[in-house]
Amino acid sequence: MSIGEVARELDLSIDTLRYYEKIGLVKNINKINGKREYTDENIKDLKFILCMKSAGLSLMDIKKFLKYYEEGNETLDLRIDMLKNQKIVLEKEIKEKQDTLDYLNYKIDLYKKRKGDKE
Amino acid sequence: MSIGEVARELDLSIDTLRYYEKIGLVKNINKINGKREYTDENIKDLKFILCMKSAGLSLMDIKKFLKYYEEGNETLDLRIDMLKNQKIVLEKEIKEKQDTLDYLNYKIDLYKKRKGDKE
DNA sequence: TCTTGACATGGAGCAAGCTCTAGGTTATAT
DNA sequence: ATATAACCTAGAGCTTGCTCCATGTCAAGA
Repeated sequence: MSIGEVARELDLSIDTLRYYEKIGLVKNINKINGKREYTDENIKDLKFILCMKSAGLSLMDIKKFLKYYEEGNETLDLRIDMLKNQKIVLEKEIKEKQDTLDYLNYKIDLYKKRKGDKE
Repeated sequence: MSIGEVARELDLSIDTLRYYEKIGLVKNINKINGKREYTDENIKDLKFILCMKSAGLSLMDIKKFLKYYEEGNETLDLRIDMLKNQKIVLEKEIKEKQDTLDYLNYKIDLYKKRKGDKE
């Protein structure tokens, strides 16, 4: 798959894909005639990166995460722990966002009520 | 309240407090002998700003919101719209994080199953 | 053959949100 | 009287995560 195809598929810019490679976030991308050819494995890695990104991790944190992943080759337990830790982080973030959402709802209600009073 | 006290109280840096003032986000801060003296009103404003920030609004959006606030009741609808838009953003983020959480659970299950096979 | 389009590179530029620096003032404690 | 701490200003610098630019290569179609 060419870089343009991947960009379209994953809804990223070509520049972003090259940037991710430049900072060492995505690795092992083959080049044919100097042009990048993304394998299914590369795509899988990218999807994982996007997933982690949507969880609110910085690119550097994702990179660290992937490094641990590589290092954890022998032990499934380590990987399970990492995923579980990530799960805890995510759950905390979801809760925080939910709280903020509640606050917004409260504020919106307040405004609406006030609007009603004035009418 | 001095700037240092406010910084400690709200867990912000002194530089951040001055920065917020510089960009016009916080206003009406008195100076005694050239030194800032924050009133309860100033603190209230700052707390509100932090609240909006935690809802994911940019500083410029918060500034816009406060401007509407100053303009009074005519802008109630505009403010409600802003909050509602932010609500949509937040809801989308929560959904994304929930999806990621599901993915992590799936991954963890996968690893556990594999571990079970080996044992 | 010439043009077009998709790719390549290195490096600059950008927006947000701080953070730090240099140099100066002021209040208080010793 | 002087040292220290907490403040002041203007403005430069930093980090993240892209995004854009200039310039160049390469394969395929008219």
